[in-house]
Amino acid sequence: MKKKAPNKSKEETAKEYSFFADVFDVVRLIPKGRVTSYGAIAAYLGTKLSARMVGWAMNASHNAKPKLPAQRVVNRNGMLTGKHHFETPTKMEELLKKDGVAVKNDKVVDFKNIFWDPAIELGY
DNA sequence: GCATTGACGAAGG
DNA sequence: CCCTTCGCCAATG
Repeated sequence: MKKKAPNKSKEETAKEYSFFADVFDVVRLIPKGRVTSYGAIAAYLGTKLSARMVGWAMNASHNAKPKLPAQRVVNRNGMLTGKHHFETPTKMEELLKKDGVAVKNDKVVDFKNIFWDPAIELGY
């Protein structure tokens, strides 16, 4: 595997690429009824200085199968900033409500109460 | 190869 | 207290 694998379509089956794989794994570990933030995941991965990269990774989540519960990942305000990236802008809220998470005005109700920090829950 | 953007976050005015 | 700016890192144009 150290060789250069002459793969023409490198991104065809690119399921692994450090950051994305890690982010996907953490997101999938988010318990139902809980939510986390990009910064929390970033911090857990050690890239807390770049919470944006987590968001970028989520963008690749469209290639992930099955689709990860990205609805459980919101910004540090608890706001559903990524709802516009879903199949439908309302899908995120619906999914969250199905998880038992109340959403009000595009924000997670009692966000800090149901906040799930991987660095803590997983035992940093 | 440089400039812009992006699902964030914290700090400064 | 609200809004603006900077920082971070990677991908895309």
